[in-house]
Amino acid sequence: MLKHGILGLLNYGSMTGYEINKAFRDSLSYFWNAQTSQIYRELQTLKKNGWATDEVVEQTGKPDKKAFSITESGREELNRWLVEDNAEFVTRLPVLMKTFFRGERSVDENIDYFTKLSDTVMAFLSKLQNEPPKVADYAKNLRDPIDAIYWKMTVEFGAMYVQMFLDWVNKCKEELEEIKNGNQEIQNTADNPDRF
Amino acid sequence: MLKHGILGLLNYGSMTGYEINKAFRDSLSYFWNAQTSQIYRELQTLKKNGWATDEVVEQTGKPDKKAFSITESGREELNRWLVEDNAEFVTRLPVLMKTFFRGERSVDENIDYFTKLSDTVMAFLSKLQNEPPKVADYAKNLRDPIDAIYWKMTVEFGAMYVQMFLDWVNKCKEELEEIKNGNQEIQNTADNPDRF
DNA sequence: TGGGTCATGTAACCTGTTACATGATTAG
DNA sequence: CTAATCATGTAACAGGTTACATGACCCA
Repeated sequence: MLKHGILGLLNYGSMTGYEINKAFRDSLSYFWNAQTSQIYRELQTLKKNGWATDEVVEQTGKPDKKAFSITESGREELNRWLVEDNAEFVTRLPVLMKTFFRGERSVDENIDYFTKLSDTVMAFLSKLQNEPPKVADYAKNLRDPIDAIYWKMTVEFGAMYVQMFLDWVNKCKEELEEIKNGNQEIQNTADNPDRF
Repeated sequence: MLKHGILGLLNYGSMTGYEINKAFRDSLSYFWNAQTSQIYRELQTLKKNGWATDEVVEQTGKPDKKAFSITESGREELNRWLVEDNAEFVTRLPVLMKTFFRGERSVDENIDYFTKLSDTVMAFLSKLQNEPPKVADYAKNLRDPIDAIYWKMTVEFGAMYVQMFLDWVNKCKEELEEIKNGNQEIQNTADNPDRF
């Protein structure tokens, strides 16, 4: 999977592992966290598959770097992947797994759990709003302005997702607070489990 | 990760691999897809770690089964995991990676891409609305009614997520349709990349 | 006799994470 | 002198996917 992300970046132009790493952090982190070590490993795989070539570039005042370029075969692979249909939109979410089993802990502790989560998400949201995504910088110097449309879509997804997540967390928290304040919802739910 | 999900289920009562598999499909599929083979493998790991024990149960009219039970040490591990803080709410989403690089394909093809996605998500949504999640069935015969609150939260997350996803897909599709109809947005975005 | 459900797995592979490892240059 | 940035990796392990493999019973 990461392979195709790297291939997609190389398709915009030659890049070093270091630059790819930065691109992931700056622009793709809304939906993909790439480990530096994995990036360097996948670059070797791309080369082995004939999807990319590398070239050492000597620099003055900086360490040498290794620039990777996509090959014709790599471009074909990228397109094969883009066209292949595969509409998975549900992924593994550890945070939901932990929520599912929270009946094992006390209501008070779980209120804390959601409060902490809410704080984390809010911090993320305000960071999003204060420092706009760096994809914009890339938009300037790349071949085709149409690319920016799709980049913007993923950023938009990030914003919508985070907002929805925050709404959900707050809703959960409120529900627990109601239960704590002696509301009868627990019993009702137990009596009529079909309601959800 | 799956380990803890299985541990959480065993904590409700003894279960076989087959039953755990069904539970994942019925109730945890909103945020976790577990492979049958992985479930059986992880059960062996739980046993090896002393977190669960197994017992062969002979049945008449059905094949023998192997019931797994959580141990005290397994319950400790479950609680250690539940308490450990870890607030990752962003995960890898292949569908977003594919969207990011869609500049490589034509606008028309990408309209198709979002149309297909939208159909898939709508089908999922209507399935959700027509056949309510089976977690309800489990709610009846399990020890503590409070558990159902947390199960309901994850189902609620699923509903909110799918709805948000659908909104996003439709928004993307509309944006592309506007571009197709000669709207100037592409140029504007290219001139003022800071706008997003 | 054919499809569905019950029931359990192995092997190989691919993908991702964590920990470790090194070293140059530049700006303050 | 020290922190930040530039730059590239390896090794071991953990977690997840795909393909394969088997067989009983029940109902129509």
